[in-house]
Amino acid sequence: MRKTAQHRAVFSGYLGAQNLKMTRERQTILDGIDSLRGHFTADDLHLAIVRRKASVSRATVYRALEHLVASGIVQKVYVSDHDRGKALYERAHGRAHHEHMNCVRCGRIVEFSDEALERRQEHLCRRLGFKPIRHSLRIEGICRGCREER
Amino acid sequence: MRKTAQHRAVFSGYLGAQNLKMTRERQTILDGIDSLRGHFTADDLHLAIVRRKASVSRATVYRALEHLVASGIVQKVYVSDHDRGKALYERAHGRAHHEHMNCVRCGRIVEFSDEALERRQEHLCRRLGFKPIRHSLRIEGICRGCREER
DNA sequence: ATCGGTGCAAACCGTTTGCATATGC
DNA sequence: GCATATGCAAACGGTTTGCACCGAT
Repeated sequence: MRKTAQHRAVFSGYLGAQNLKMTRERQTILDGIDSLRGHFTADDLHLAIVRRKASVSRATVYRALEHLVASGIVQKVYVSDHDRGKALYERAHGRAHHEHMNCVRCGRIVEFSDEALERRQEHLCRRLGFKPIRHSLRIEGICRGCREER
Repeated sequence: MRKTAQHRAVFSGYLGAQNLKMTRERQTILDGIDSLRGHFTADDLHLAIVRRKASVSRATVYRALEHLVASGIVQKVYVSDHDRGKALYERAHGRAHHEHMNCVRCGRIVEFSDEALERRQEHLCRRLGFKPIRHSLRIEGICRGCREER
């Protein structure tokens, strides 16, 4: 099953369960998301859609993004203030969980994940009686490339 | 030395080094910060100042906040979308580093810190050639209180 | 005296929303 | 057919900024 089709199935399922409708616009937005790599803003998404000669209003993109987050297809991501004021998203469905390192010099984002880190967090949550749902770790610093430059 | 005086010294030092001036307004804002507990928005701070019968414009508060972050006296904090759209700050100078758990039910924020977690992050950074400057971990979930309620 | 700081009000800009119309189911 | 979606443009709201005046060094 292709990734696009997977997303469509997940989203349709979510929409149906909420008595919401799978419209042409929502399909278009879903396709737009599949055409993007890495992190994107609502406007990046809108632009990608327009470039593909499809047509959906910004308002609809914003409204769809809400449902896309709720359905787990995309997630908001909190990396740096580089894109000041704009919310950043990334695909989530079908991707492994990961954290972000963010280079404050060049803005590059390095994704990583670590079992031990996850386990330790779970341990800490258990100890504090906190039931974790999701988490995000952001490390800001200087990436390898920028360090070697000097 | 009292906490307030410490902040003043740090801020003055920072300002001087940048050829900036320590004004009455900046003193007032510093005092306002010392009067606050926990996380606050720019407006919380402005309100706290006004309540103390001092007077500084919002614009000046925003402008000062920039320098306060740069000087390490306060830091931006990324917890939940509860305060949608507003930036959150917390005192940083003189406080131990910590992470946040955020209850999605009641909004409560639990602060914690863990040596092992820090070490593991450093290890991962080293492995990836990334030089860490700062980091923040946010865990969203259900806090003990909310779990026991049901 | 000079350069930065402040207050005010307007501008900014990402996001949200009211409303009239259109469309899944 | 009815409830939900969409597009448009206006509203929102936190933050930033231009400008004229003020004040620290």
